[in-house]
Amino acid sequence: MRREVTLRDVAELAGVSSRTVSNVVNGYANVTARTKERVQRAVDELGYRPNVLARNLAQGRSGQIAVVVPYLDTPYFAELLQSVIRAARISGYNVLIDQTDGDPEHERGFIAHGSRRLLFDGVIFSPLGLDQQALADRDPALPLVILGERTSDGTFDHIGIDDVAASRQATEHLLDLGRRRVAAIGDQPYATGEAAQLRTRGFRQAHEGRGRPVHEDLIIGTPRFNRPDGARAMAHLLDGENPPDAVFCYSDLVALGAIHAILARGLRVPEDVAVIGYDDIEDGRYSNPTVTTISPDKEWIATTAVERLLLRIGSSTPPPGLELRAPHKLIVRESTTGTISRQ
Amino acid sequence: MRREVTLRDVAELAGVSSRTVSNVVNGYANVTARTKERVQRAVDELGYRPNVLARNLAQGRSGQIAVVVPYLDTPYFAELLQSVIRAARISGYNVLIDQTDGDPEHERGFIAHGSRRLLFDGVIFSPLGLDQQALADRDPALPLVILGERTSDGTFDHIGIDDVAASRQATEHLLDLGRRRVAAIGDQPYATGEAAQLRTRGFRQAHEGRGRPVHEDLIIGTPRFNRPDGARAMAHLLDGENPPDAVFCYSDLVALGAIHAILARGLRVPEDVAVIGYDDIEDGRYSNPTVTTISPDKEWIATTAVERLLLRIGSSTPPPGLELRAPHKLIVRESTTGTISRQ
DNA sequence: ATGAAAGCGCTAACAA
DNA sequence: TTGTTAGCGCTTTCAT
Repeated sequence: MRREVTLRDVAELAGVSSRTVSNVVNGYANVTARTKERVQRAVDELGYRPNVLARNLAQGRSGQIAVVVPYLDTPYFAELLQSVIRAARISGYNVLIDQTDGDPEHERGFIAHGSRRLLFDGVIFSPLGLDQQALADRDPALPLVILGERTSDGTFDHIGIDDVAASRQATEHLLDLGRRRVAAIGDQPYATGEAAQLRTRGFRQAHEGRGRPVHEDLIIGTPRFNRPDGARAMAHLLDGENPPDAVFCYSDLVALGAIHAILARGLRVPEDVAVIGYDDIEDGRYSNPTVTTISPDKEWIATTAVERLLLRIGSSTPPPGLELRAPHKLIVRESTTGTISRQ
Repeated sequence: MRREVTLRDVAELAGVSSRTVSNVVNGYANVTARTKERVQRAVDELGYRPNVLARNLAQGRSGQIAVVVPYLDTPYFAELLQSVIRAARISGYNVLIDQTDGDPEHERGFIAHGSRRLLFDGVIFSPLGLDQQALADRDPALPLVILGERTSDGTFDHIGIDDVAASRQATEHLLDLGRRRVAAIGDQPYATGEAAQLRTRGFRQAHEGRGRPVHEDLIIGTPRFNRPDGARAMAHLLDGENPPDAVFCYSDLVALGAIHAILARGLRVPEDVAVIGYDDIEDGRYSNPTVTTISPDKEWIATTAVERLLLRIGSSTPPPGLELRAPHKLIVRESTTGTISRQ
């Protein structure tokens, strides 16, 4: 294979120094129109294209950001990633994606001072297996933006919706429909289950606010927020002594699984059991019945995450870590109000 | 910020040359147990970690592969990517992901001899906007594996299922249920629609094989294979003079959209219209009704793609381009046979 | 505005 | 088995 065309080759042909070629290629100032044109011609003639690897080494940066999520095939993340990639591309960044399966070791590897560290200039991270403590114990020089429920300790930005408020709102919606035995599927009463716990808190607040008792036996935990877990939990509830007449699910996938389980028993949604989800993924807009849900502004989350991360990457002195609240809203569909609301 | 620990620092402390340290760090042979240990101690003491960027430049490779798909939020791709990432990681490769939105220019940029070229050592590519010709016109040195329907020209590997056979099988299933007016949603009668055309061919073959006439007015094109397009096409069919009693959809998303449209009119699935999809995404296993579908072996596709790509990357003389057929099977669910088959 | 030259940190060909 | 050293191709400080 013949040698690649280098900057020096171009410089030689154009009769200038490599410094000047570099200036032209990178669009820096201080180049006469004449030299610029001469260089440009040489570039075209030789078919020169810069070697990214060399540039990376010289600059000490990779031009990549990493986005680390627990599961890629979760529609919520897939939809979010889509927007992140777009936003990053606009700023000239490539996106390295990895999924961790929620494995703490794997997650740690991404924020630790490891050998992969230089592969990306910053990380947008949605942790699942790492608690607050493990998060704090990381490469302090790594620009980091956290998605989901972890509180910022001031050294990174955190972006999420107000989970407590959103969950309260969701639960109130069910209570206001006159439902009396409202269940919750998705609680995770352990260190890494912060997000779930916030939702459970909102669930309780709604009951308090409406002066209704919380049915503790109707709060069900699930290891993950996916369809199978949702179906399993719902089946369990329906097998119980006093099955619920409404369910607040901690994700739309859980809701879809739950609905599947309800219908499988010949019961109706929402007549027998009303179901509300969380995330507003596209599935819920086309399912039968369509799913009432809490809709976070994913576009806002994605663009803000990229924006904040690039700002961090570009700053010599790290900006203070912010707590950012993304907008959200309740979207009412058939799974709580029936076909009446069909548009 | 204090200087990073380099290979030389380690060498100095251990009293050996940097060459030896490099050998130890990379696990090469030819190192005495004693020197090895001495070096290792120095590494630990200084907290040395290799600079990937420098290594990349020196080796002329990036240790990354790119996976390029049209849409990240399509469950089929999300599920596939999941397996690709796992397989790549096992071999020590990072995965750079990008979506092209099917934009031909963008797609070309990934296989062209551009400046990003060195960012990845090879590409797994699912083209949408590029036809066969545009594919051939690329950086010949780029190791490439193509997914989906494009025939290999011998310079890259191509992996896909037998679309014609699978589509024939799907259509036969509908005909064998006694359906007479079988529609097809998803045809794309233009250069970049090869995959769709193969499916249409299988659709026709099934009719021929069963001695039934094809209803040309029931073959509907869609720009994309997503829920909205499926719903729209189905609505169009139902508005027609002779609505179908069965539909072969070119993806599960199309099927889910179609089912949505059918139910929205108060019709029943499968009693009034039987629906079959393609891809076997998780959505179809939990939807109501569950979706009969063609299930390609995604794990096989992903691991084979990575395997073939790495083989290409590792070969000085490129191996011949293979046509690889992934296994597939028909999975019968409620959308064609009703709740009878419910398990 | 442009040139000369010293790195960036690692790998690997060549020697010893 | 280990050391020496010349790159890899670009960026960037310091001169001019």
